[in-house]
Amino acid sequence: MRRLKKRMQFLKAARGQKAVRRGFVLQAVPCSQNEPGIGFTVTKRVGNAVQRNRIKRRLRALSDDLSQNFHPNYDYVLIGRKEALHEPFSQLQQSLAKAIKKIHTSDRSEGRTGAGKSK
RNA sequence: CCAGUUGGUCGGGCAAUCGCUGUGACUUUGUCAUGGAGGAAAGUCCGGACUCUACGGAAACACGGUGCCGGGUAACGCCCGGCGGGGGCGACCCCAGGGAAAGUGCCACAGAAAGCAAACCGCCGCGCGCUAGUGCGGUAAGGGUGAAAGGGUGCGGUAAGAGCGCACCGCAAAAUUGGUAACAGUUUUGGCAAGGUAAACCCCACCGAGAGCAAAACCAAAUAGGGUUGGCGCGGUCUUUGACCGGUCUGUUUCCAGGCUAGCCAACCGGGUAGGUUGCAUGAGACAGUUAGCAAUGAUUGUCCAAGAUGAAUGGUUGCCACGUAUAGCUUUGCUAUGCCUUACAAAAUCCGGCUUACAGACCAACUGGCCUU
Repeated sequence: MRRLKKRMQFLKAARGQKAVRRGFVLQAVPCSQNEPGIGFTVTKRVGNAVQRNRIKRRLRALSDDLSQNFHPNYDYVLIGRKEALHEPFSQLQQSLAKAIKKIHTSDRSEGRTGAGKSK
């Protein structure tokens, strides 16, 4: 797994597909690199430094566990929400797997309809 | 036993499994070993170390800061010990605590008056008047206003009063005693003058360059631009080397001297961006002892090396125990079961010394007051 570090990469991902869940928001955008990339964002609105760090760690552990589910040639960004602090870990795992699935199914269908619309 | 004061310590533990990161080793790209948040890491409010910039020295002025005395310290606006004032029965706590007789300003509302005093109601005397009262003068005891009204209490004194006089208290000055000093005590004298405000200007004493690790140093792509050298070429005239005449630069003018005088190509050089390395973890260091000191702290001996990330590591998940809490049940000093944001406040970012603020709860020591027993 590649880590996203540049501001540009995050801005690009924000314009891509989006899936909102209770504990987090998942964004995804195609990229040229074969290895999937992942970045984390936890804003100051969520809490103080201790809570933000904890959310980031849980999300990182989450993405490490489910690294097989991420598609190659894609960049992902996980935005932490307050509920990620206390939601059970197994539940977070399920919702992340579902969120990835949803993004890629809707992406394919939208690709087809989008192509049709452009014509 | 209850209530309290001060100082200090800790602020979950163990295990399994999957990871992150620093260091070391090696059969060198993976394995092993080992280290990995706090008392406030926080706020960024003071003081330093360190780095760069500026700077000949010194003084003055301006600006900012500090402000009882002595000590500690690398330094401080910090700490310790005293002094003075205030609070508490007490242990103890609190104080932005220099100067208001150098000057200027301000003192809302109320009140007659807010400051080299003045006089609203009063009180007293004299004149006028039958009385009610009124004119002039004296006075500041009483009333009323206010945060504050030109010492306080008592006696004398007086027309009424007043430091007008006296006693005590307060205040000031001088002498003297104790103390390093702040200051305290005593005596004498003075005569009641000197309201508050300096987190108003100000005066006095002392201190003070600026910016900060995104400091700074080094290595160093691509692109653009710069310099040096060489080649071709190079304002005008002469047949080339070159010479002369021009132009321009060396601050200006004259003289002398020297350099450069379109452009293109190649090689080399240095600055510098992305990026990387250092800075950067051995330090005003930690722990234990001895010793000087009332203490802060100093001296000294021994042992030890204890986080170093950079979209930012130090964790995710699970089990057991301890603690706390809520609910329910019971053979109600208590026990059992179940649940919990399984803990409070909060996470290093160059490093130290402080201050301030936040903090569920647990524990230790010394001391104070009260009750009971002996």
